[in-house]
Amino acid sequence: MPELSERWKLALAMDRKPKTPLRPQAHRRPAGDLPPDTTGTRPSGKPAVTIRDVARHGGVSIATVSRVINNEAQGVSPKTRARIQSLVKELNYRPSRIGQALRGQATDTYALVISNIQNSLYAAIAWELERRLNDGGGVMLLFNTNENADLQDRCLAEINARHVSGLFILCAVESRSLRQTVAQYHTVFINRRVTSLGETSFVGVDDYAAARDVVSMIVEARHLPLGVIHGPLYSDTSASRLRGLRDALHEKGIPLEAGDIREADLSMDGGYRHARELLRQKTYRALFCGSDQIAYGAYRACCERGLAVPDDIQIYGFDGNPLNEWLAPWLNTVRIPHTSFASEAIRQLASLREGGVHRSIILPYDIVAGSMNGR
Amino acid sequence: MPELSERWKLALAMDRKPKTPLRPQAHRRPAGDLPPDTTGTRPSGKPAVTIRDVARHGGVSIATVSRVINNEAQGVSPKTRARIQSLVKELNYRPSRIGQALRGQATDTYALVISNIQNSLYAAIAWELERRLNDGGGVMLLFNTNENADLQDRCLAEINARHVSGLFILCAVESRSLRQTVAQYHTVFINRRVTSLGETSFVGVDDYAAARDVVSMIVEARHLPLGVIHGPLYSDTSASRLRGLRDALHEKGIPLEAGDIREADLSMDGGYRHARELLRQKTYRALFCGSDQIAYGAYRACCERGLAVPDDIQIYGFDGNPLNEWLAPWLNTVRIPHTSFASEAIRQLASLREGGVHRSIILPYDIVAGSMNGR
DNA sequence: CTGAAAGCGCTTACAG
DNA sequence: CTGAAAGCGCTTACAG
Repeated sequence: MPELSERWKLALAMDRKPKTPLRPQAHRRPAGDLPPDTTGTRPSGKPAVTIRDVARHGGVSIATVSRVINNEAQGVSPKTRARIQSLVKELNYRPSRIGQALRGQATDTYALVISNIQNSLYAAIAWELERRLNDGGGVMLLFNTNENADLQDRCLAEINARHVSGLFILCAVESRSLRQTVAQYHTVFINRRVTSLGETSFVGVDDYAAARDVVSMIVEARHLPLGVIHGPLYSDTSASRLRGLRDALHEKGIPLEAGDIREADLSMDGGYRHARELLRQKTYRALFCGSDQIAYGAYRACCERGLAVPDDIQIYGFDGNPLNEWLAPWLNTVRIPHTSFASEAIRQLASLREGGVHRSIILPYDIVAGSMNGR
Repeated sequence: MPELSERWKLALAMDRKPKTPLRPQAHRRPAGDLPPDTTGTRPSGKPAVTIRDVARHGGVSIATVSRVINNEAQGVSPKTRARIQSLVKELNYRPSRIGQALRGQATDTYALVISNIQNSLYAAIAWELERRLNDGGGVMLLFNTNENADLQDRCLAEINARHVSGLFILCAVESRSLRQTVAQYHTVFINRRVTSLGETSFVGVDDYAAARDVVSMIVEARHLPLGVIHGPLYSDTSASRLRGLRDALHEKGIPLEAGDIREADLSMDGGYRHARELLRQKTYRALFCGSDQIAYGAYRACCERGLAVPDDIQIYGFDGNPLNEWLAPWLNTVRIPHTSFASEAIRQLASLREGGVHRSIILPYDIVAGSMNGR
């Protein structure tokens, strides 16, 4: 033990840290090869300057440096504080999040698990979340499940191995380790709830009511007969939209045959294939699609069949994809407030971190009627 | 010192870790309030089970557990190994990346800095990167710069505070701390190089040649006169595309007046506004756009003016956005191989980590002619 | 084959 | 106001 102290003193005198005898990954490098940092600028992935460096240059203890960088109100004289602060700037010191995390602090690292980043609506929500987290000094880990339970479990496992400060799941699927992860991390579900989980934090719209509104719109405009391509029923969101549609049609006495309804996955290709089938069997005046992505696929099927949208056939989507006004002005849709989704999700996560309770935050939606392409 | 040992022995005997006397964040919780983990399942953000728990239950040292989970070939008897392995499964133990990172190991955490996630081409590349990194057991931190140097610096600062194993920058801008970050972390630039940085790793296409090919296509089809809306010239990619265009037109003796050229930012709105201006002043037969996003905006401007695309006016884009075949079949574009972008970028990063040298990887592109919307 | 120990970069209760 | 020390979860050279 005294020997160590000696080494330390010596090291400090030399203004050098004593090198730990460990040489990580040394086995990967054949003996005789160049040592790892011969160039002096070899990318190391490690912070160049540590709290110890700042302390040494400032002639104070690391405790004092820590107090300064954490802006502790007390415990540091104004003079010392100012000196260390300028030293931090000068040395370009940034405290390692890794060290902080291990010490038990918040990492300000958040995870976003997203079912499909190719959906520009989801990308827009991801972007909003990322921007707002950055504004608050946080960062975002992005995971993509592709609507697959095994992939989602793998994402959750990776999240479990890091200390994240919170978790957003944009369109979760049921998966083995979902329950445990949700119990371990503050979690906010976005746009899709997992009902089997019981009480959770959720941000979304009233999909059931929105679907009913769409039906009213369709019926008033007499866009019948109607074909339906809904999303997968494992998604509570898709299921609610379908229920709203069915109930509203039923109440209005409008029949819907089994052949008029098809279930597609949440993709353009899914919408395309099922629309093609539908259009083959009957002349529809409108297609109700469970999402805008599905609607895009349906659009292509209509075009290929020589049907003009919206003159020959109307397409109804769901989501209010930000792309619509540019590339799909013909689309009727339900605009969900994706910007508010992000801000409310972050607000709810902050509330959870402060001990708040789970809440369902149901935001208002808009019905958007498609235009004739601006002409 | 001996006192500590006593505490440890006692603790081990009780099968409990001795609690550190530190109570992080205790000051945030008013005295008399409930203690943090009264519920027993309060989200903690910390791994539930640590290497120490496994060691204790297995009756071995943490060193042995470490050897097992890292699959060290030697140093553990097969019997012990098997026992610990099943214990790891049983306890659902996952080594903390934080602990590993601090110890100097690779984190398998990669950062992707992206200039605009709303661009579906970039989203597609992000998705490919994420998927491939996940396949290799890695995770991806996502950052969005919005083409802004200050925001990019903030992203780089956050990256600096974590030990990332590598960095991808999809469309970098020049910024103060870029050079230092690139020196510190293995970095691969994608789709846009920063020439001032000297030799770097890069994955992209030959934008100059591609632009020349587009000009040939335009001239052969006699889609003239031509209006040009190029991307911002701080982007080397945009600048190369413009140079290719200018040179090719010049060689073919086709004049291009200053009024026919406009610089837009890389957004649909930018394309829209500039196309509107162009269309006001002359009757163009074609618009050359520096990116597909710009082209989408131009499309809207054409529609609003009552011009049919592609019958009245042709639109030429650049990127091969995956959305095109669904929503913009009228678009002529240069398809960059975004899937290969991801795989080559990862391959190059792996090469750098193994001591490889910087390389420019120039991939082939396709010229895609727009269709008449499938009709 | 196995374990004790050092140390990665931090924060904070405790003692001066 | 300030510092020494403990410890977060790991890995590995070293010693047995």
